[in-house]
Amino acid sequence: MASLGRTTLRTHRCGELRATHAGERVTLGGWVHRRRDLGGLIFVDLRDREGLVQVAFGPDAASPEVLRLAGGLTPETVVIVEGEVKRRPAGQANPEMPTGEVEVRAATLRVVGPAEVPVIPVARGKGETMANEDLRLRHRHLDLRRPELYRNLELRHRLLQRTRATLSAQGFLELETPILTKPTPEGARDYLVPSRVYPGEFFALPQSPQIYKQLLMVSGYDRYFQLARCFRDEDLRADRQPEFTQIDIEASFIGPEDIYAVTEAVLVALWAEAGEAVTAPFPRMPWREAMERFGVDKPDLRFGLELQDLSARIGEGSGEFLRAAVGRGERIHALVAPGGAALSRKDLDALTEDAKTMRASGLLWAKRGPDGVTGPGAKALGPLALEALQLAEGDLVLGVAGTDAVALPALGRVRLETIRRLGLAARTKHAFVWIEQFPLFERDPDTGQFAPMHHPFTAPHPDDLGLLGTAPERARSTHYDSVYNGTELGSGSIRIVDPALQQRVFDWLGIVPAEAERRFGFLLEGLKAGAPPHGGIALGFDRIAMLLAGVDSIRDVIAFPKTAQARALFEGAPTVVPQADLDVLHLKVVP
RNA sequence: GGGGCUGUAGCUCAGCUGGUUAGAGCGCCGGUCUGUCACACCGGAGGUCGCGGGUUCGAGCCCCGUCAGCCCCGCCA
Repeated sequence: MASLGRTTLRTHRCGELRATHAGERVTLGGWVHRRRDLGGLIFVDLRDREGLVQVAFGPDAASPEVLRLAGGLTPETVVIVEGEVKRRPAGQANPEMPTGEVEVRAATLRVVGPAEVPVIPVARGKGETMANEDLRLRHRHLDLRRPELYRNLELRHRLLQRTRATLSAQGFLELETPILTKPTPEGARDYLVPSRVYPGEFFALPQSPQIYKQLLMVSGYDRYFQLARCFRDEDLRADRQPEFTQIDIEASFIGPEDIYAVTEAVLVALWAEAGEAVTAPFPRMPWREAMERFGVDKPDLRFGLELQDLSARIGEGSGEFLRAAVGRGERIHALVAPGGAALSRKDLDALTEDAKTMRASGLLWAKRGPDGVTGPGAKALGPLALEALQLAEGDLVLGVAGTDAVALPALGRVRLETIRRLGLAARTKHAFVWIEQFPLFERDPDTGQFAPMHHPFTAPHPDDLGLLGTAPERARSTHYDSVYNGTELGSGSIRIVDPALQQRVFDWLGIVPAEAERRFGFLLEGLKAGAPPHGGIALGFDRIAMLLAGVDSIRDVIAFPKTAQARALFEGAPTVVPQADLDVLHLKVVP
């Protein structure tokens, strides 16, 4: 069978050769990964995107001229080699290489792409560390030659194709929406693009195709998806880039269950593509429950260590400050870490710092040892609370007092750090969960102003429509999140289609009709034109690729990523531009 | 916007309490070597200690500022 890698200049890719190719004459093109020069015999590991193969240069097959040339090959030089695939001599196979049973006995050698000595190494031996990431990003053309990145980006490709195939098979249309769009001054900061034709006017790059996809529903394209590039000018994290790809889905005449089913089909397919068998449907959990039990809206259900409310057990014999907190209406939450008594004072100090970065006033802790419960938290919690915890010997209890808005997330963070520090084993490998019934609004802690928890087009929960007039802060929404192993994969909702309801929501958000018209007029007009019930979801594709590639940084699944400060080190962007270019755009830079 | 960590040879790092000529491994250059696969062995070259200022008899080390990278909080409808 002809190789998929066959071209006019080569017959195979390096990494595809196997024992079945023995006896074939092949021509390979690749990069010199490493050279081992034994004098009379020279081995070159030749690399391409498929992998490595050992090329042997010896006097039996190669001329003295070829041997001399091979002896001078430097790393990362591109060569074209022609020779015979042979099984390696007995005992010389390399079981660590997929191509390790064979080697190519080179007859001819042509240097087609000489290379300077690379500033960062591409080939890396066992136990050798990589260059620092800033150097790897600056010389990304070299870093991208690493087998790990070939593997990651090939996986990314397959995930993209699998997404398309899965959604197409369910009748979804892949429709593209504009990259040059209208600025939307709420939400994330926009990347702006100045208009040359209209002085002083700007496009924005889309934060997401949200409004466009809703308009497609209005227009009857009842199943839409897009592998959408999105842009947000916000500060970054290990799993956030200023430009990213989301699997954007929207459908009409649906309820949440329909979106769950489609999403589950996509995720099951993507996990299968990565060799992981997972099953749908995924469990559901109300947002309130996730916060109460795990202290986050994206709980990692692979582990226990659930939060407990000890407030009712604070009283006689408890510390004064805890009793005062309860008296103020605050709550005391705690979690028990089995075997957590093994944590050192240093670990506990670090956990306390974690709680404090989440704005908790401190972290209570106590250990149950052979001689009873010890530690500063023991006295503070008091006998009733300790009794309720039912500590076994070796257990650690960690507690935080405060308002739910502070104490729950703080203890949630402590929970994850405790799991990490104890190296606790996961109960399951894959823990998907849908989080639903989010609050419709959240209050800005400073101004008291309502803000949408998701976005202003999220429909209220049908059971809570009555609350909109009486207690909007208690109203739940149709917003749902897809969560996997403590990571948010994506979020979505059923959208508001009733213009009057939409205006009521805007009212609560402090958006007057004129402002709504200015910002979202084209959507509101659409809703008045006959809008079907619709909703959808957006899944963070890069994050999914990161998880399935088993890497810790989103930058490892993106060919040309930006740094945490939103710079492109490889291209050197952003950059200053000549004044003449600014003049054309009617721009002046104010220092 | 805030906090933490990092920056010394091409790469990864060490460099003690501020003290003479800043080290190691890998890589690179030269040499030996026919079964290596992080080849081995012999020899050699290679430094703006991120940058700027300060303290000091003396700074890689201390102080201030600044730049860059990573991580976190805020932020990310």
